Amino acid sequence: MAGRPGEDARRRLVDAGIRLLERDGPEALNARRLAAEIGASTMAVYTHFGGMAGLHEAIMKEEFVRFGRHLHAVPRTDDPVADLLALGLAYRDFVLANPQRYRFMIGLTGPGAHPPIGHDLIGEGTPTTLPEVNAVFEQNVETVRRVMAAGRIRRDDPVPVAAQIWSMLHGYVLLETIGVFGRDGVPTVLAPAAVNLLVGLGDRPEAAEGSLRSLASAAEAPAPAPRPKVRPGRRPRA
Amino acid sequence: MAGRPGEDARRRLVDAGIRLLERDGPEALNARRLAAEIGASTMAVYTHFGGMAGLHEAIMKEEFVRFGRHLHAVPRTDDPVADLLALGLAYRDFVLANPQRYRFMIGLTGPGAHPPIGHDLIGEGTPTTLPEVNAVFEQNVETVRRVMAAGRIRRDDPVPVAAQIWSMLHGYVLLETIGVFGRDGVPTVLAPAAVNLLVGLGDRPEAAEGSLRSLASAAEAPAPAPRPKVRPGRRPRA
DNA sequence: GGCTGCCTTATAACATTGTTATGAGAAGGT
DNA sequence: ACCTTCTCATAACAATGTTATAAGGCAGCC
Repeated sequence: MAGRPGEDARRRLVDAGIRLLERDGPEALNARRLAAEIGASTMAVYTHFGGMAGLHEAIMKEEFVRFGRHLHAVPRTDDPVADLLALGLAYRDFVLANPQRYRFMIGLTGPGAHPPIGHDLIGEGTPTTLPEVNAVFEQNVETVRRVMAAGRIRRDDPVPVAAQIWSMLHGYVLLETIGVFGRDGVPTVLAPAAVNLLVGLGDRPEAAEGSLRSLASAAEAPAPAPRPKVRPGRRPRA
Repeated sequence: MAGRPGEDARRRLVDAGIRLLERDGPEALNARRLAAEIGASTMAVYTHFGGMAGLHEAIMKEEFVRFGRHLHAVPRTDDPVADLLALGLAYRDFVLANPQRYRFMIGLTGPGAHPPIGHDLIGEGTPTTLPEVNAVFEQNVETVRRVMAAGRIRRDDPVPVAAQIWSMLHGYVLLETIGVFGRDGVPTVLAPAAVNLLVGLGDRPEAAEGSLRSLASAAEAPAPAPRPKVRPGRRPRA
C-alpha cells in the first residue's frame, strides 16, 4: 500500500504492528493481518524477522522507545522529588492509556509471550540486554540521583533505590489495570505508597508531602503558576 | 484413565490442568492435551466449561486456592512485622518456584489472557469478585491489621496499606522473574524496599530492621531457636 | 418394563494462525 | 551475460479452538 515496494518492509511491518497493537490490541498482531496491512504476504515476516516472535520483539522495542519519549517529555524542575512523582504519574498514565500494550511490552499478554525483557539489570553495572528498556529505567535512576544530590534522601547506590520505586510502580499499574483499586487508586494507594517509600528512604514526611502537593496543584493548573519550590530542609535522617 | 467414567470430569480436567501447568507451562493447557490427559474428547471442555477460557479461569481459581494455602502455612508469631515480611518472602518463593504459573494466574501469559481477576477491591468494602483471590489478599490485610494493633505503624484503614505492600511485592516478583535484578534481588531491592515502606508507614527504622534480621536468622536456623522478639518500642511517629 | 428428556460425549469437520517448502523475480557484482 | 543473493508470492502443513451432529447413558415417571 504505502511506501515503495522494494523498500523497508521491516520498518513498515513494525509501524503497522504498533498501529494495530495500539488500536486493536495484541490479538491483532498475527502474521496474515500484519502482512495484509503492508500489502505483502506472510513470508515478509519470516525473511525479515525469522518469525512472529522476532517481529513481536521488534514491536516491543519500538514501544519502549516511545515509552521513553513519553517519560522524557515530563518537565524537570528544581524539586527532584516532585519530578520523581511526576515521572511516576506519567508512567501510570502511559500504562492506563493502553493496558494491553503495556502487558505486551513486558512480554506477557497476547499471542505467546516474547522472550524476557532483560537480565542482570542490577547485577553487573547498570545496563540490561535491551537498551530500549534500559533507557526507560535510566530516567528513573537519574532522577533518584538528583534526589540524593539535593539531600532529600540518603546517599546510596541509586540503582537499587530506583529498582524499589520501579517495583512499586510496576506492581501498582498492573494491579490497577485489572481493576483491583477501583477508581481512587492514585490517591488511596499510589500516592501514599510513594510518600511512604520516600520517607523510608530518608525524606522528611512534610517535605515529601509538600512535593506531592506541589505536583497535584501543578496538575490542576496546567501551564501557569511556577510550582512553589519545596525547600529541602536539612539532611535526611540517619 | 483414572477415576470412574461418568464421574466429575470437571474436577479431573482442572486437576490435569494444574498438573500440566506446573510441569509443562501454560502452553500445555490446550484442549486436546487436557482431554487426552483425562481420557476424553475435547467436547468435555465445552460441556463443562463452555470453552478453554472457562477452563483457564477454573484452573486459575484453583491455583489461587493453593497459593492461599501456601501463604497460610507461614507461621504467625508475636512479631507481626516479621510475619508480614515472612509472608512476603513466601509470596516471592511461590512465584519464583514457577514464574509461568504466577503469570498465568494473574491473567497474562499463556494461550490468551483470561478475564481480569477482579474489580473494586478497594472501592466498595473489601471483597473482589473472585473470593479465591481475595482470600490471598486478606492474609495480607489481616497481618497489616495486627501490625497496627501492635502499634508498629500508624493506625489507618488497613486495606489501602495492604494494597501498597501488595503492589510492591507484585511488581518486584514480576521484575525478578524476568531477570532484571540478577541474583541478589532480595537483599538489594526487596528487603530494603520493605523496610523503607514500613518506616514510611510509621515503624521505627531500628524496629523494622530488627524484624527483618530476626526473620533472616530464623531462615538460617529453620526449626529451632524461637525468634528473638523485637519489642515494639513506643508509638509510631505522628 | 419401557418411554421420555436431559446431560454427556465421541466423531468429524471448519476457521484461524504460525510455519515451511518451493520457485519466481529483482538487484547487484564480476 | 551469468551468477549469487535477497525478497517475496503461492501453496501446503500442523496445531489449536470451536461447533455441528449424532449416539450413549442415566433419572424420573407411567
